[in-house]
Amino acid sequence: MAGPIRAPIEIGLTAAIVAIDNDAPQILVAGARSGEAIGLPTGPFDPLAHRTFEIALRTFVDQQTALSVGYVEQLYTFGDRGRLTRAGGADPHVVSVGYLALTRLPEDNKALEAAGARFEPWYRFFPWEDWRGGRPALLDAAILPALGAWAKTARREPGRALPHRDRLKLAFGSDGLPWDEEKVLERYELLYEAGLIEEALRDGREAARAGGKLVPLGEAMRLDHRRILATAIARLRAKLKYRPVVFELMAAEFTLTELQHTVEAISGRHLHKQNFRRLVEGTALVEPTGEMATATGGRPAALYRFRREVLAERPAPGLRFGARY
Amino acid sequence: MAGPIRAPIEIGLTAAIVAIDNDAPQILVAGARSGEAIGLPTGPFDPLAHRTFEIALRTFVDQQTALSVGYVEQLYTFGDRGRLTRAGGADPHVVSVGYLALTRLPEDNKALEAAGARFEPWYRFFPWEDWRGGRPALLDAAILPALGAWAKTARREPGRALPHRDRLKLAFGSDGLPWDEEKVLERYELLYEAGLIEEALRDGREAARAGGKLVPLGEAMRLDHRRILATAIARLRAKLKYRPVVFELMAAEFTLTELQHTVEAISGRHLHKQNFRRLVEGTALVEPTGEMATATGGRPAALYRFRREVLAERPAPGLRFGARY
DNA sequence: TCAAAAGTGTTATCCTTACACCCATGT
DNA sequence: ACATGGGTGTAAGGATAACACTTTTGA
Repeated sequence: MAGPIRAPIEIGLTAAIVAIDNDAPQILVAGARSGEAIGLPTGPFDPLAHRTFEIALRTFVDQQTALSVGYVEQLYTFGDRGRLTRAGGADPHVVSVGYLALTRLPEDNKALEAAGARFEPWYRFFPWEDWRGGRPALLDAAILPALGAWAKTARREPGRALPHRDRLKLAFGSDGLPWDEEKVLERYELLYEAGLIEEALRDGREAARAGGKLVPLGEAMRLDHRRILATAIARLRAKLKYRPVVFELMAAEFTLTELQHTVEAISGRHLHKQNFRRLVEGTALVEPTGEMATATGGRPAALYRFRREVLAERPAPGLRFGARY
Repeated sequence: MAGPIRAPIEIGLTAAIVAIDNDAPQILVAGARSGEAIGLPTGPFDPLAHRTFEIALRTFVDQQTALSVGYVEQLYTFGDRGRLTRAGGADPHVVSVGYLALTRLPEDNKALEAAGARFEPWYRFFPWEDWRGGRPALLDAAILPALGAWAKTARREPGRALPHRDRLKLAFGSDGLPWDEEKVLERYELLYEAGLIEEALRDGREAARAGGKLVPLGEAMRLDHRRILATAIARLRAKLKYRPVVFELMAAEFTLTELQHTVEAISGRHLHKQNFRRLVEGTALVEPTGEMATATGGRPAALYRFRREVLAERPAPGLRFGARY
């Protein structure tokens, strides 16, 4: 059973901890003290100290950030060599298990700051994912031309079902295909493979310099943390539609417009007001508290609260907002 | 960066390799030479030998079974202590990364047998998941009474959103709720927690002996392999509906009835013939070859092939068969 | 009185579900 | 001829997408 000698392995638990600040989805970043790149909070997994991954994760997040996360979900386990270890490094191989966690912004940031952590708007890392103000200019100005040029020149990888050109079409919705806000990871991976983002160059890929200077595409992160964040955003955007996870991000009482803005912030899309209201009320996910919100520049809005009971009543209670609106 | 001494960790890649034999979904099992329990094929991950998990997985599957798997997808990473190591064992802690792989049955089984592996119908391990012949009698005869008794007596676990009673209702569809064929893992976990299956007793849980003798509920597997298989079935059942993965299990040419039987075998449900045909043709997933199948006891059926092009044409081409039919 | 946001009502369209029926082959 | 499975048409109901309009506040 002993087998040959293998490289030592460490398991790192990496958390994408999400909160909402009005209209901006926020992600907790850590270790940005000196000039080094920003990263997600990470902790090692020690099987002797913790019975399960999730317990270990909750413990180290609590210790490092004094945040209490509610919803926690495993995303994916990343083991690629080259994306984690620096080139030539002979350190123990680190496998990172990515997690998505949802929480609310803390009252004050002292505990966070003491731990060297803070919340950052997630669209700083993915500016092309925010379509609330219309189609991001960055797409046509920089991303699509560069990716298009790469798709023409780069040779097709073996084992891939589709050629670059088609993957691009599906992920970014050109040629009449719709933009699918859930394909966050596919888009990031294409940009990585094309050598258009900092992480790819750092990992030793060739810089793509097709037709002009290299525009930085979003802020980079340490190791493969931006990939984990992309996975987290994609999963959260998908999950919204079939599980009532938004409410983990909301205050106990909220207006329907606040709820809509939160959903829009996460999905990066504009939603149709009237239909959204009908949708929410139709699912029986919320109930009015009877109170009114002191208006923020208009007619006062009715306050609602999440009906926890639906969890036991309905099989799949999400906000199934559709493709168009 | 050195930190305290931690227990050594090994990463095991565990594969749920699925194929279809007429109407029976089959799972590849290994290591059933002596009288010991059946298990899924597993290989250790050595970061020095393989660049990614998936490459490592394909390599060891190829070596151990001489099977070429097509579609491969990571499922989940299981790290629970107690489900993997034998009680009191001080061996290196094993974390298992579960994978789902799809393939076709090999022409002859010599290579498989030489490796001590073979295909087994997966409903031997989950008899309550096959509803094609109507509601399985096992549910009302053994499972639901025992689970109901457990839900009454067992104390609620902290950190759980729902009490046992409601989890049971949702997972098994009592009280007018529909049976959801995708909740395979939830059902397995409830049976495990209730101490109704062999694995739970082996891990040191108390046997539940409410109201009669303990009926064995499906065949047990080594370690936590039945949990990984439950995850694989659940994922495959869900994925059928939004990705064209069935075709990885089909021959190059097939009749629509064969396709329907395959979908039914996986989902464990009976589907409505006419609507299924319309559904399939509507998605443009298949095209007629022009050939006819030599009839198997009735009118000859038209043969179809999978249109690979749809992958590049449509965003989400699955077989979205609905809730009822 | 006007801007801004909350909230209501109604219609056209498409997809899902369900049912009824006809067709081609082997025995 | 009849049993068996293959294959087609079409109507009812519900969900979605889109439209236009009224109400209540603060400045």
